[in-house]
Amino acid sequence: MRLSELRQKRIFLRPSHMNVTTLPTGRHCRQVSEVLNRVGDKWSMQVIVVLRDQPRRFNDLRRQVNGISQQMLTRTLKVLERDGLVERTVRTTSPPQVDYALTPFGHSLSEPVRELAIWALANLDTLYDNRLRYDANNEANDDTNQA
Amino acid sequence: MRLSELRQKRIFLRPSHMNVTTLPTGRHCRQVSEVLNRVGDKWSMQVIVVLRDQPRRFNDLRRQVNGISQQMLTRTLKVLERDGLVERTVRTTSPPQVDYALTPFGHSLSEPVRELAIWALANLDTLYDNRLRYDANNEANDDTNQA
DNA sequence: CAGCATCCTGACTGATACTG
DNA sequence: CAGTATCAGTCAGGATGCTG
Repeated sequence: MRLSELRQKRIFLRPSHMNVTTLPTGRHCRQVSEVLNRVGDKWSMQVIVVLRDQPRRFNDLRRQVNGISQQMLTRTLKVLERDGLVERTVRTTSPPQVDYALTPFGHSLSEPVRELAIWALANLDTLYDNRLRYDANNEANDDTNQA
Repeated sequence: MRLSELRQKRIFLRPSHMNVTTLPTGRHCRQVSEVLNRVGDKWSMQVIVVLRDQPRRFNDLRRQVNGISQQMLTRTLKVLERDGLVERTVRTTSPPQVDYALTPFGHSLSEPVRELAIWALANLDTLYDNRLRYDANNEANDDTNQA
């Protein structure tokens, strides 16, 4: 187990029926950061997105999520299951068979993630351009500094 | 420098003028993951949110972002600046003074992040409840297994 | 097929000391 | 004030081998 300790066992944050009309600031950020760290890791998002289409078995899932190791898929799925985002169904057939599917809770998360995904697809090239420009300027400055 | 290598110097992904009507799948995930990893680290989000209110100076910013070390604030700001999300303005006064502000690009990112933030605030308690229930079941199973 | 246990590398992060 | 440099600890993640 572990994986980021899997902690926060006893932590209850403020109730959800609060006003959320503006972008949260201050201590709210920690809660948002929590979710971002949760879904922002290397694999969770991809697993969620793949499962959004349809339930899948373990190795099927593994083939869909390109580059994931067997261990990390196991870990990721376990955490997602712990958080109630993914449901695990074991069929006791001759070769054991396990199905993974998004829960309604998981689907609800996939919506705001979708918003971010749209931003990403629309602006990632701009972001890379910015990096190139920044690096170009930096190298130029380095050159002039060395000259 | 470095910080996740600060690489991807030569990477050009597919153009942004693609159809984005459904939740992206497959290889698109990598791009989304890229953004999530970008904004999903421990501090970037909080810095963006704090700067969303108003521009701030270095130590002012540091006081707003609770718990961040001076080094990590420096690093985070540098990466955000590199990505064109934050603008750095140096005033050559007697004690040097540096202002940080969100660029329009940064503001555009803060919108989808806001969607996720709203989800987080509304559902984080559910998520923790799910964890508690999962852990409770697990411990119960452990007990029965040991008995 | 599905999953656990172990070892190992590297990235993130903090703490501390030092510079212009 | 606004950083840079260095040391050190923790942890995500990959690779491999083994179980039921």
